[in-house]
Amino acid sequence: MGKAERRQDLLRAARDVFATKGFHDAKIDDIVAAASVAKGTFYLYFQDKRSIFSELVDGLFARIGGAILHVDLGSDIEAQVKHNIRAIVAVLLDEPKLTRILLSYAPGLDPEFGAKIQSFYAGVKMLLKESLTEGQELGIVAPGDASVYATFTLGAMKEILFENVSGAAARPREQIVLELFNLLQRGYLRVDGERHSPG
Amino acid sequence: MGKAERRQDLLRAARDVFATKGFHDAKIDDIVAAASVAKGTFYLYFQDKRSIFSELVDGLFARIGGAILHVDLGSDIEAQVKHNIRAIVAVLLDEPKLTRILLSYAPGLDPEFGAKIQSFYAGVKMLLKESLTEGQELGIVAPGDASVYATFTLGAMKEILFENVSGAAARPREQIVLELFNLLQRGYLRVDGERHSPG
Amino acid sequence: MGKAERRQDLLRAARDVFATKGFHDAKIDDIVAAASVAKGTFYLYFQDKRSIFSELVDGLFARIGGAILHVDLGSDIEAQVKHNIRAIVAVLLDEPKLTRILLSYAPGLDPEFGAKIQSFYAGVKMLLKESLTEGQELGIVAPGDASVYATFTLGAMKEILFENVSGAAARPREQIVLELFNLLQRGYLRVDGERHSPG
Amino acid sequence: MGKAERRQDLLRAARDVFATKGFHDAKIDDIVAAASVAKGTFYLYFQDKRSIFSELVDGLFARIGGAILHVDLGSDIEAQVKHNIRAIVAVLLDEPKLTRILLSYAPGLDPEFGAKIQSFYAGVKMLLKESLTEGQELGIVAPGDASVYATFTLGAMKEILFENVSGAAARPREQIVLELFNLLQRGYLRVDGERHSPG
DNA sequence: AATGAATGAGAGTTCATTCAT
DNA sequence: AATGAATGAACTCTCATTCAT
Repeated sequence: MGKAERRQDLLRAARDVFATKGFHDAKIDDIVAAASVAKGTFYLYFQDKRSIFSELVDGLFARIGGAILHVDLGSDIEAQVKHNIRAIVAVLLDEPKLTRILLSYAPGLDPEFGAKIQSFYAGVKMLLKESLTEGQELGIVAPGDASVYATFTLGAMKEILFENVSGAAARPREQIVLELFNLLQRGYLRVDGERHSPG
Repeated sequence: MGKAERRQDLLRAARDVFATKGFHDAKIDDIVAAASVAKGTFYLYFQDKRSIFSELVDGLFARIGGAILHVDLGSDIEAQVKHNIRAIVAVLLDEPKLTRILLSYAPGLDPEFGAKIQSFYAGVKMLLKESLTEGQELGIVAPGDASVYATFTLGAMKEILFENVSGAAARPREQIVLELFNLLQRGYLRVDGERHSPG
Repeated sequence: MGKAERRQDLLRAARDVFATKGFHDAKIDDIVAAASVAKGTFYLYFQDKRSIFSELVDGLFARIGGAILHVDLGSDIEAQVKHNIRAIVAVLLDEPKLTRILLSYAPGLDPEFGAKIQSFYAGVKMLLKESLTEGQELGIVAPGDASVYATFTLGAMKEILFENVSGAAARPREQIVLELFNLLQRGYLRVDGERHSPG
Repeated sequence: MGKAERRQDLLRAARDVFATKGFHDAKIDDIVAAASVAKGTFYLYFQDKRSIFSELVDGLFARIGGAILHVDLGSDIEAQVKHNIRAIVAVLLDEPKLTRILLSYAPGLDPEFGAKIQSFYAGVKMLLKESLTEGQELGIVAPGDASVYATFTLGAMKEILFENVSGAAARPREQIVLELFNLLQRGYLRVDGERHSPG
């Protein structure tokens, strides 16, 4: 058995156990049992419980980062925005268990880990905010507080994806992409179009 | 010292400790120290660590439920929607520590708790969804999947409120209310160049 | 059961177990079993295994330090030197188990602990050396390297005391005192008195 | 690579590691790393960790035993005694690391090992005692308890040699030899003011 | 003969919970 | 009602030793 496969076995096992039980309730015993190795073997491949968890989260972070393309303003913007949404949705829904961990590991619950994940989301928001500010200059994003827009977008996306990976709902990916795009573009409330026209 | 006050002391202490350290890192020792009682006293008022945590979360749930008013279609809808948003925001930001706990305790982390919180959010979504479906019939909500709208709304609200209670941002309540209303009503993307040209 | 007694029970138990098994082979389980308490109780009284060991050694150090009197040169020096030897011997043989630990815990075996004990012996040697240097000025100690004399004295005393506490020999205390005094004063080799007269 | 050399490599490596870290803190990993062999190889040459340690100690024992010459009473006794002291000092200081291990491994620390080392020292003392008893009959050793003299001699020698191998002091070998001889012959205390007045 | 991945018993330590006072 | 000392199950991590290759 190659070292790399063993490592993968353990990562897979840890992913499943973390997704099911959460970090604290996942015991090393659970992970090694799921990987069918002895306890000591775990420590040949990972320094400790925290480090295997970090590695899982980092892996997902990296894939998300790789999936996002910079928007080229010369081409069809709607298509590109949808592409980015679609790419992120694809990465996350291809790894539902990891995603579940990521979305579950809310900052604040456990300061130790929270810091790491919080910084990830902060990074995502920063990226979003910069894109949105740029979009405002080009007239494709409404004037207003870009950081608020970023926050809303992230929250909406997290919530709908969590429903998919948690089993609460199983929406087609394309529906998620389109609905999210529509929210960003048009909202859904249609109250009193006459008195409160935009502009 | 009345029993009720002791209980309140403990709840307050637990709230502070949980908000600061998270559930797992909060020790009974921390809570009783914060409440200035002996360790054994804790168990006179609460069955165990989990139950005091539950009680804190339940209390906040109840307050949120009480804050939401049913929308009366005969009156100014925009005002009523804003009122409801404002009420929820007020309840949560008046109890930032509890809110932090609530928003941090993501479902999925700990299956047992997760179920409880997930059911709460499911309840909120259901309420929202029913309102939105009703709104669709009356033309004040765009056609489409009302449960998706509910999910987005909840996610966006959770995210922006978490920023406030976690210290990441300290936005005025009214800004939060208005921005959220605007998102729901108009979104922010303006990729359809004809209707919303810049300038 | 008073806290102080519990603490004493544990110290006594640890002393016995350390004396019998040595530091590494002494398990917390052994100590708590000897003290008839639960494992967790140990940690109510001592931070960890190392700290109870340190406390035992420190206690003995303190008693030895308290037993030594400064030599008054105006009075009978021989009596005073014997008194000091007698005092040290008494302290150590009154606590044979602790003494065994102290004498067994040779520096170098375990760098972590060795440092502490080594520094103790260094302190003792320094004290001895200073006394000896003073004695040289007053003509009651032969000229020569006082630090070597200090080393010899310490080594001889450690060795003979170790025999007593380890059960290898059970000499009367007063014999130990007198023999040691004689060694320091006259040695025991009587080779060729004519060619190598002192002075 | 011959078997014998491999064995030597491992012994040398173990000697260095034990001397630096002590028995308990020396890991098999440290030893095989120092010997540049794989972990499994260790067990082809030695049964276990304890046995390589024993072998090191035994080797030193043997060399010391070989260095001591029986005193011939017809020749210059002082020279022969000095020769024996010198021989032992030479053996030990030629192998400072092994000596450090030997002197560090105080009996009593680990009952199993303790017995072995204690029996070695007992053997040395017995030898010394016999020589001293013989010396008493010939008038070259003062009357008194020969076993006490043996103990003192061993203790003084161990202590001064330990200072050399532990780095606490680095005295010339000949000084050690002479000082030790002087201690045995004359002691250093001069409390009997008449015969040895200063100046 | 050599390797080094795998093993698993075992250790110290933590902490929610109990209960005699 | 209040206390806080005592409990002991449970957990993470270590490392000497084994054994298939």
